[in-house]
Amino acid sequence: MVVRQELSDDEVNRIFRALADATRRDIVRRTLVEEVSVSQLADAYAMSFAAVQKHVAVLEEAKLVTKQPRGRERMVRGDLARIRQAQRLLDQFEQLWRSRIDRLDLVLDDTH
Amino acid sequence: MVVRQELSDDEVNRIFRALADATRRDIVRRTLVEEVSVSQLADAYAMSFAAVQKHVAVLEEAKLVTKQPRGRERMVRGDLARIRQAQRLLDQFEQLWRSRIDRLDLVLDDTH
DNA sequence: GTATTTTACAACCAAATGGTTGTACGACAG
DNA sequence: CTGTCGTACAACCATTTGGTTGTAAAATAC
Repeated sequence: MVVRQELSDDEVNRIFRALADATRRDIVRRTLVEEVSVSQLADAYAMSFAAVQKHVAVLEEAKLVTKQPRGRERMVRGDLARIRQAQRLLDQFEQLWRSRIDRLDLVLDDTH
Repeated sequence: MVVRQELSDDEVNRIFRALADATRRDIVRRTLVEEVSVSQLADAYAMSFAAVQKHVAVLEEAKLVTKQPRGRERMVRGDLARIRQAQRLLDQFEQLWRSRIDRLDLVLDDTH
């Protein structure tokens, strides 16, 4: 079961947008280590419960975390697969850069 | 000359924020391959010159591109080092996740 | 010289973002 | 049954974002 790559621009936007906030990055870190409820997360930050709830929602829309009910709580879990997809996106930039070097080498080394 | 890691939250915010826009990602791709002037970039997109200029400014503040004058033009060049720093940030998430697994293994394998 | 290109930057605008408070409701405890 | 806990969601607000147009100035072209 291979994970389908091919993210839309909009999905990629959401992923990086979600990562562009220190609180949200911290939530990802915590939830990658262990499942945490939204209220547990809320206790960790100097902002309202609703604010934390919104951050979790942004991460959920980016699919960087998933939420599953446990009793009255919602357990949040970080999704490593999505992080890896983001890494692959950055790899593509690197590959592109490498291709430039290859082309330069081609011109310089060419013995026509 | 080692590149100093240790990015502030604000710097990291800027990097991911800058990458959270399809036009800006495209600018990074183009300028990683070759130096491109701001006006050349502007020709590539269905938006005003000023809008493209702003996108370049966002990328520049994130240090994902650098600009250097050449005559009346400003040549934009993608900075691969910054991309790699972003990759390292994502790696840290992965390491964190891995540490969880290690701890789980520790508990399970423990022969006390 | 004058005209054109390329950039810089200000002012403006609508929409999105990141926060707040308040209300409501299901799940659990006493 | 009643009260508390955890969540959902709406309404509101200030700031940021992503776009626009307009004006000005420096570098090049004619």
